[in-house]
Amino acid sequence: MKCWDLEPNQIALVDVNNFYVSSERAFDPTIRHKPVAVYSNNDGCVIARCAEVKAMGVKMGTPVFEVRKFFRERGVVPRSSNYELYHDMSCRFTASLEQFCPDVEQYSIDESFLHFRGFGEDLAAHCQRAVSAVHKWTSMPCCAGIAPTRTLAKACNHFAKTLGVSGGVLQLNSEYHRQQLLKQLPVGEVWGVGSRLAERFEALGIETAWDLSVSHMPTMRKAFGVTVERTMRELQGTPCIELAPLDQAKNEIVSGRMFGKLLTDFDALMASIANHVMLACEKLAAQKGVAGRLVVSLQGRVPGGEWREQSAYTALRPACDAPQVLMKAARACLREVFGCGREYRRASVMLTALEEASETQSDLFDASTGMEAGVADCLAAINHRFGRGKVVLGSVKLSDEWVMKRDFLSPAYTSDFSQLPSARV
DNA sequence: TCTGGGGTCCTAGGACCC
DNA sequence: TCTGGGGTCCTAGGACCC
Repeated sequence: MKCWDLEPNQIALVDVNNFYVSSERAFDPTIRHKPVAVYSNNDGCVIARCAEVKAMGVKMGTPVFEVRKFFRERGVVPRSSNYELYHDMSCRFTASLEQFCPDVEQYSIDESFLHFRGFGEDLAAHCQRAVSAVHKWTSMPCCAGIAPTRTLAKACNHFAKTLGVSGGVLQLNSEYHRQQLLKQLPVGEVWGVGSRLAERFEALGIETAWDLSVSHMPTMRKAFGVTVERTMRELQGTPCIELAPLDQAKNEIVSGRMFGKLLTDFDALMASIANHVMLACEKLAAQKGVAGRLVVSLQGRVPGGEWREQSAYTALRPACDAPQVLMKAARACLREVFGCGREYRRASVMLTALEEASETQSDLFDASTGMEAGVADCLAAINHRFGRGKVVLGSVKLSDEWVMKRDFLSPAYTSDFSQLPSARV
């Protein structure tokens, strides 16, 4: 039997409660005691809810049109996603945690794993101090779960939140405790088990995390693959899931979005795609990479009325990062998939076959002069300073028809001087 | 006319996460 | 009528090689 509090390596998962809602409330005291829901891009569906709205039974991903009237009646305050604000709040959150642990592994915009090796004192008390510091410094409430594996830490965090544990911290402290927790955790709540797997598990009589952890490993491995085996081992207390560092170069870069309204015009589609090419180029430049392939996808309505995605790609030889070249490739792809008179609702640009710029083989017959090199940096710098889309390549017609709908957007409190919150005494 | 087996690489698709 | 976006990992299957 393991004695959990003597485990030399402990992992704490700290995450912000209802992160998007908490970010919105941080700078707007008028909604601090009101029910709040945050919408996805284009105000399409509900992606974040405060506790009150959750209690009303509104599920994650509910289409906005289904709840609009209900929200009005119940006084729920809607907000469009404000990613500039959330990104900034996320940085503040992580910076706060770094005051309490030298090894913070950011996992998503609102959660981080904190690694403690051979921590001598009372770790739960230490994490409670971190939780209250985050609240004090960012005004956002958060919770922590502590255990020897990431999956168990996630489970503890779940209970810290749902049981309203005092101090917001729950540490796994004995084998008996592990069993009790896992028996109360529905299998679908386990980190790594989504709705599909949960359904298949339940058909086999596996209903709780405990059931999963004591299932026959070789059988499960054969039926569900190595990912499920890892999850099982983690539930049993053996760490075996590693995360790729956040700053590691990506294997693929995607920029895509639904339009604010349906588009049928080639130039309007190209304007949206040009925007995605520029965003993708910025990400590519940030990791000093070059792309070997560019894929353009359009989601359009087919005669039956259904939405279907069509893609075309261009191979880039040699692999490159020049916006002009990528833009030309994207235009060629768009010509290939574009159908006259068809309605489109979404476009995306994907860069794949990425390589490090410094390791790229150059083309013996490459006639380029090296002039492209500076263009990407220059465009990125101008757009960074004056706002997205202020400068585009000459071949693209300006159009903002594709711009997304954000009817309930809060101000850029933290990233634009003209929108700083004001206070009267 | 008969025609193996193992390895690698690539791609598409599925499932998951937030 | 109206349902997000960006990423990861794994697997299966096909093409190709010797």
